[in-house]
Amino acid sequence: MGSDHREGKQPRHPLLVIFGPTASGKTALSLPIAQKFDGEIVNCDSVAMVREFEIGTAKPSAEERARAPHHLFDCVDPTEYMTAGEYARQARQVLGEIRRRGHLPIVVGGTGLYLRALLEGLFPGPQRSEELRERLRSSAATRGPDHLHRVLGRLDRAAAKKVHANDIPKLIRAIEVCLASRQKMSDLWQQGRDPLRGFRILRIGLDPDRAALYERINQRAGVMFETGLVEETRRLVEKYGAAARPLTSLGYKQAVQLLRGGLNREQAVSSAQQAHRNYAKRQMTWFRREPDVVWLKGFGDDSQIQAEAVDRVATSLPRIHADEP
RNA sequence: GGCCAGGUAGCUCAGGGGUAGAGCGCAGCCCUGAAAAGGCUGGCGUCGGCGGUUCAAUUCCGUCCCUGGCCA
Repeated sequence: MGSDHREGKQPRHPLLVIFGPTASGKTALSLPIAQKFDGEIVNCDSVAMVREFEIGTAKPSAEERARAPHHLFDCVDPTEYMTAGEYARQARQVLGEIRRRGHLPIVVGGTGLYLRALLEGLFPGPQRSEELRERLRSSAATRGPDHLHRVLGRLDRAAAKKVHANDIPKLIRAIEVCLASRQKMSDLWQQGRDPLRGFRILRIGLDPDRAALYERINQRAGVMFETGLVEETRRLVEKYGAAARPLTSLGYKQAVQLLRGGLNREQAVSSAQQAHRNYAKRQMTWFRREPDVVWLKGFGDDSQIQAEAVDRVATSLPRIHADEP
């Protein structure tokens, strides 16, 4: 009976993943599916994990969360930070628990790196070191823009070829990996990733018309300002100051600029809208590379799209469940 | 009506006798523990219209139109 489970001892459990650009209706799509298939939602939006960041993150409301169990929302303190590796660990644990309950895990979100870390894993690298990063950042500031790239070239020539000299965050990470592990990052890459095992994954991607999406983003970003984003930001600034890192994220960044007087309200709103649009575009570039995606060309709150999605899940579930005892 | 400053890429503007650039937008792409971050690539567009000077004008001259400011 278990003869075809040669890879793992556990039968493979279904896993639904819903992604798409910001404002494409991921939440709206996830709820009816969760209700129909005994699903539990697992968040994959980096900033939605942070407590007290509410209006700018478009987290599901209390009523929405009442419709199905939700996980990995509000699990990070505003002054802490999440990382892709930490996310993958936590999410995998949650996935295991949902499987034990016999429910359908539904990963929902738009943070491409976290999703990849969860599904495909990361290379076995060291965690980050704030002190080292601070040193690298300041030496980059004083010694010029090419400095970090030269440093990486000395530590790991192959890695330096893959990271552009202007891409400071990636240069810093690569140098950090080399120094902390005393190995070349390119060698660590050779060791491969640690992909998620034991699940059969169904990926549903939302791909709404670009112009309509931008329209919706503009609208939603405007509403965030109308419904208290600036006030929420003011409270966060007073309580945490710069220690709350997500204050630099979409919408919050512009609200901070407004509070400091660098932008007037109209400028802040349009700057936030712009930032959201740019982000949505980058998200789509990322998601297009995902393998085996069922693409739905519309918004997740569209009832036709929902019906289509339910249909796709329903038809793949029997096959998915075939492995179960 | 007069004077002045302008009319150059979707937007904001730089430039200048040999048919033109930047930033942003837009589009495509990259991404291995800050990722709602960061980075890469892509620019022929009647250089406001019409005349003139010139081997050659978007660049000089004239004229007209439009915009802004000042003066009547």
